[in-house]
This record gives sequence, structure tokens and C-alpha cells, in this order.
Amino acid sequence: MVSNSQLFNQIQSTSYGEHGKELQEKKKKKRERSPRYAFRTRSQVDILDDGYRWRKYGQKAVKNNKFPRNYYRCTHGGCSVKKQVQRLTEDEGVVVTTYEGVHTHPIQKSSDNFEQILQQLQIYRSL
DNA sequence: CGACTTTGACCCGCGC
DNA sequence: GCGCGGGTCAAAGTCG
Repeated sequence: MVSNSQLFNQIQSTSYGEHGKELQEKKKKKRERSPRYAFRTRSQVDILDDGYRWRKYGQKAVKNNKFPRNYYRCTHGGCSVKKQVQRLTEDEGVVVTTYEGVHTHPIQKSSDNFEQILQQLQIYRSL
């Protein structure tokens, strides 16, 4: 059994190895706090309940994907964590969830989905 | 009644 | 300077 905080630590160990590094360095001059952690999940629903509350603040269509991308934000006081959910065009059943920022609060609800999501994350790390 | 979605508009960085 | 792609805002509407 692993605790939620430990699982979240594992999220934080997953760094974004793509062009995000360049982007992060660029943003470092402006904003130092914007770590990004991404993982893929097999799900038919965009909204994965990971124990936090998310408020949707945008929806944009990306050129390479025929599915729109959803933007969520953590609805806690002072918690400015962002989340980005995108479905793959080639695989409708696969969604890419990108977390931006760090949660300072503990999990509000006890959700079994969270553990499952973290398991998916570990799968992503193996890729 | 309050919290959250929806949806178009706006903004910003970049390449031509 | 303009158009494009991507990210965010904010007003109105919806649901419990």
C-alpha cells in the first residue's frame, strides 16, 4: 500500500522530457513555478476524478487532433494548479493528461480512481 | 442560491 | 504587419 502523498511524489518525479524543457527555461525568467507532469490514461471520459476539484476554464481545438483540448483549474483557495486533458485522434480511448503546478493541499476526497490513475502514470513512465 | 460549464472573444508569441 | 496556433477570460446559462 502506498500513500497518496507518495504517489504524488512519483508524479513529481516524472519530468517532461520533450520541448517542454526549452519552454520551462524560457518561463523561468518570468515565472519560476510551473512544473509540468504528463501521463496517458485509457479512459472514455475526460474528467478523471483524482481527488481534487477541477473547474473547466477553456476548450480549444488543436490542429493536429480533431478532438478539442480541455483546460481545467484547481478550485482551491490559492491553489493555482492547472490541468490539461487531450484526447488522441488516432486512439479515442487514450487521453493525455498534463498537470501544471504543484498541489499544496492534501486530497479532499478519498477516490479509488486516484490510485488507478497513478497506476496509469507508472505505465507512462515505462514508455 | 451557489458552484460549475459553456462558448466566443481576446491576447500573446512567433514565423513569414 | 499580419495571420496562425495556442492559452485564458468572462458573461450567460445550467444543475443540484
